[in-house]
Amino acid sequence: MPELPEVETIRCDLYPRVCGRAITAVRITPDAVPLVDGASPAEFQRRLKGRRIEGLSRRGKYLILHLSGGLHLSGGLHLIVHLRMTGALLHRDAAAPADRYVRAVLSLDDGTELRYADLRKLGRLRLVAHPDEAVGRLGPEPLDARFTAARLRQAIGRRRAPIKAVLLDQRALAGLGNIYADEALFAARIHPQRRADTLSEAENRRLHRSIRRVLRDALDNRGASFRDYVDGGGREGRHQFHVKVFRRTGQPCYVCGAEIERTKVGGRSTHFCPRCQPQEVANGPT
DNA sequence: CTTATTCCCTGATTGC
DNA sequence: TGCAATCAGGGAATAA
Repeated sequence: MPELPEVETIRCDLYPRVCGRAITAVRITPDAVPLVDGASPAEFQRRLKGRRIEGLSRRGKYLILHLSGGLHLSGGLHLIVHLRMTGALLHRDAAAPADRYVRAVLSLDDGTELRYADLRKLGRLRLVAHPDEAVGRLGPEPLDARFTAARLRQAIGRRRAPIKAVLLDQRALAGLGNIYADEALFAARIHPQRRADTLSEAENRRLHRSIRRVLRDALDNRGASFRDYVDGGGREGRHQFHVKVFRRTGQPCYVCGAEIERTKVGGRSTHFCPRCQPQEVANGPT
């Protein structure tokens, strides 16, 4: 499940390989129709062919390919890719062995290709004139220098939902998914069910630091491959070996030895340490 | 504005 | 051992 660290790893892999390349051909398999948002596959192909990839950026969990106008193509265009659960964007030689579940292929002018693979077909490919059409409503980037503890407090606002639900809300904060929401709350020693608007100033600061630390560490490990995630070269990440609570139900907490528990918050499976992340706020000043 | 629920999709896992 | 039901979860859509 690609979240911010996974998508950023893919972006770093692909950036030097695809920037400057022109798209010479586009192929979309018939079963990929629902993946192509807002345009027919034929229209999608026609609008992409001949464009040059001028840049590759990331916003939250979205990858953005910045495309040029070709010789007789006018106006900027952006290909927005969201991998959702099982999407992958693979850069391969055109002659490389087939990958499973490939739904779309962009052939490039150096004999390589970008393959979009997606087992469950939950991902989305979308062409827009301005990236904000797709990512304009996203909250702040947690690894941006401008993301301070005050900005986190602002993102939480007066929301009364469980803090984990707010962390998963991309309009509050961009890029966290189920893995890193659980990991950040554990690192901050905050129960996932805590009502978001009741966090103390100290808890808010801990959560801010924890979110950034957890995402940084995951990025250093090239993302977490629990099931389907692979990077831009088809390789797995290593961060699944470093998580503290995610999918560790029944195993001992590395900090206190208590059994990691699993519940549901906002319809998502949620993992936490009942001793390190107590439901009740401790009495007294901290 | 808020929060909760359903749906999409298919391979892996669980239950009987 | 087999087969059906359930689970996984990001985000859009919908309901309240």
